Amino acid sequence: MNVKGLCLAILFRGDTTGYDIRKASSEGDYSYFAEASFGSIYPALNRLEAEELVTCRLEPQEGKPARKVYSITDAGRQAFLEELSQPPKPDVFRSGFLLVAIYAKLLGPKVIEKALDLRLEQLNEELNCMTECKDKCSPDETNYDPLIAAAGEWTRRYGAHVITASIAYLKENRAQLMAIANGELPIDLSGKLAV
Amino acid sequence: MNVKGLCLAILFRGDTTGYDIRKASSEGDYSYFAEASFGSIYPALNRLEAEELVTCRLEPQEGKPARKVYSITDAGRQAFLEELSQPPKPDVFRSGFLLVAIYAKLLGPKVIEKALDLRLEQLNEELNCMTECKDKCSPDETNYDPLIAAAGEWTRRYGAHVITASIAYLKENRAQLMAIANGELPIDLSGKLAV
DNA sequence: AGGAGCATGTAAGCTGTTACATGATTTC
DNA sequence: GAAATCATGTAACAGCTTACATGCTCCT
Repeated sequence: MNVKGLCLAILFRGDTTGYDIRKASSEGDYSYFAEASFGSIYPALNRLEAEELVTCRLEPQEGKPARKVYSITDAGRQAFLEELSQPPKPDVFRSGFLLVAIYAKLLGPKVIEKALDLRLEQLNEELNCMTECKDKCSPDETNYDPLIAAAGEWTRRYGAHVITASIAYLKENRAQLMAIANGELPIDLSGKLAV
Repeated sequence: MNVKGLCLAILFRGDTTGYDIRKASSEGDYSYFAEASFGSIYPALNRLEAEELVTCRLEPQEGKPARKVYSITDAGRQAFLEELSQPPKPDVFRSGFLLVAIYAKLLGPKVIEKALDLRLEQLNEELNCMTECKDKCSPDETNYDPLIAAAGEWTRRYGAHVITASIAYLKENRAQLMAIANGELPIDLSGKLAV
């Protein structure tokens, strides 16, 4: 999804600012859909306003620049749902960790150990985000809808299940990968891959 | 990883052409690390050659343009492993499916059904790639190394495990998501997220 | 006869990032 | 006193995709 779609998706659940859109996309939930920086979000919001898919109101603050709070319009909602109804692009998984793992022998135990720790840390953070940040994927309380909340809950449970499986496998098999990095051969290559 | 790194990664396991690098990155294994089109691969290979990280030999063919077969140099190997030794960027997962799932109620059962089927199909394809395309992540037979093959095997087993967990969850819980899309409420929202 | 696959390459254009500019407030 | 957070925005640049150009072979 592009930055415009990302903004609409986040505005769908409630009014917010460009600043907070960036936070949701790079740190919070919604980091599973797209990531964007200020340099792309602010221009995108201006374009969306010109196309009347969002509106904007100024909220002055003391000492800080006025917050520009955006709201999605009906046309915006419609455009967003229409885009979502198209067959989605295949999900994307890009793993720096897997690439490092493939070259375990050449990179050596120090690099592999660090990569394993980092990946486990990242997975635990993601799991936290899934289990603790409840309701972040559902709209704010003013327009709470139990069905939309349920869909968010379903999605988080799904994510949590996959992440948990990933963590478990990593913990159980990290010794094997470390052995390879150390120049030992712990895996029987003759057998079929047993899932 | 950028296109140059992708080319080096693929050339690391054996000589090949720009055409085949694109195939490996968009269809085969290595699609887990980066994807690239001809428009970026060919210029990248030229730049790599200018930097003497790869060499190139022409293999004439009848009726077709001569294949430009690239080989990685020692400097290329060194540059690649050095890049890999840096702390890797966090793994990225971008899911069009999860986004659709969150808006299940608003998109309706038809869209959700199609998205579920598509996602399951994609996951099964990925699993196939993991289990059937054995040895694709290891170098060709001329410079076979059991430790490098073992690392590839470890990586594929890891991938297969996670994909299997994902498929199992989707199959078990698709009825729940369909219920939400149909306007029913099958999930107890009062309880904590149970993994 | 038409389309897919093989094989390379260029040019225009889109999208997004990085770095900068501004400036007050809060935290260490 | 320095750094982080809040809050917006612009300009230069990097990187990549899309579309095109070329042309032969194999399959249906």
